[in-house]
Amino acid sequence: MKLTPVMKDFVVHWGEMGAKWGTNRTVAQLQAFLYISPEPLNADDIIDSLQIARSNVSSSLKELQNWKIVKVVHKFGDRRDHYELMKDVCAMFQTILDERKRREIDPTLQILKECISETDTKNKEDRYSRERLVELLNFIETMSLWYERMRKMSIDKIMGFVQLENKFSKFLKGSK
Amino acid sequence: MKLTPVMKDFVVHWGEMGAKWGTNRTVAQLQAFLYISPEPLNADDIIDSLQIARSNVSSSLKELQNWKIVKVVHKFGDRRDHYELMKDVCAMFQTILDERKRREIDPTLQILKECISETDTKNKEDRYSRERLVELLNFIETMSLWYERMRKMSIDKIMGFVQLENKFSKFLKGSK
DNA sequence: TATTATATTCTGTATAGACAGAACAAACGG
DNA sequence: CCGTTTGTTCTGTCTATACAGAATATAATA
Repeated sequence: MKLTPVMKDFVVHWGEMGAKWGTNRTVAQLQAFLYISPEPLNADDIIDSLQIARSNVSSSLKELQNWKIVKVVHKFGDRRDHYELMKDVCAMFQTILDERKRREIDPTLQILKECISETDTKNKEDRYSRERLVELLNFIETMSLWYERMRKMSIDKIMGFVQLENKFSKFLKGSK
Repeated sequence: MKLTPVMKDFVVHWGEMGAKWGTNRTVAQLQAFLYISPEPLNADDIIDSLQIARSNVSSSLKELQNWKIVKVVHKFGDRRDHYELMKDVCAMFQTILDERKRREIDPTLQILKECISETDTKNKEDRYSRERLVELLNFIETMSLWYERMRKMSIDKIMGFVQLENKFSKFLKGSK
């Protein structure tokens, strides 16, 4: 399977983007390729199209599965594994965010709490640190809570909300 | 200046966190250190406390300045530069998000638009890609718009809104 | 059971990025 | 001016990660 120029562009750019956000290039390229593929792909499709080694395909797919956005499917009469990216863009991003929260934000909150409880209040420096850590904890907790709320809404509701909020902010301005 | 154990914990963890989000460890550590420092710091303070080379301090500070969250200040009678992290946590995160949007999201939108306009509609594969790219573009554009709206709100309003939305979602459930 | 097809894990190499230390540049004080 | 303080840029080394290819495992068919 040969990529069209447009497909290449997209795959390459998405790969670069992924790298900037902390995932590796190949994984992001694979995600992009699966995203624009009408059918689930097998390892050979990917090897041919993206020109990467089988081992790399295998581990990158595993990574995408760890992120819970790719699953294995099968075609009738074909014993090879086929891989399918979560269809709905919105759901996919939500899944990624959920996962990041679980892996990174939640442990950070944990650490912050530990740091705060371990501050030595007799120590002047620590007292200041404590204040600041509490501030940071509050901020991240609020954002987390906010995200939890938001993530229950569908994209349509969010769209609707963007408009609602727009009116609300105009109202606030008017009342000042 | 010697870091207390709590300070070390925080600095180290924040450094690891930064690495996962695409900035380098030292830069993130420096951010953490500046965050809990009551006073603006000079290069020597940082060299002593974080045990890193002068050159590394210099370039890391430059990086933080590029992200627009650190600025140079001066102390009376001291000709060394002192560095100060943006005080308000919320404003700092907003600044970072703004910058990421500007550097990464906006160009991505640009690329997506280009890809879409260059799709060859005679080509079956490209037709499908086009659909999907449009879907992705819409999603990211909506999220961007949403962010633009949100970012005008202060943290207090968002807090308030989290509660408002909570009521709203209960209302929706009730009406089903 | 042997053979082939498929997928995973292991191992060595290559590469990009981080970083220290040196060299350099600029500003200040004597 | 000349030495000293301070900050930046350059250069080489080290390290972590990405990745290819080989080895291995697993499963299917004959």
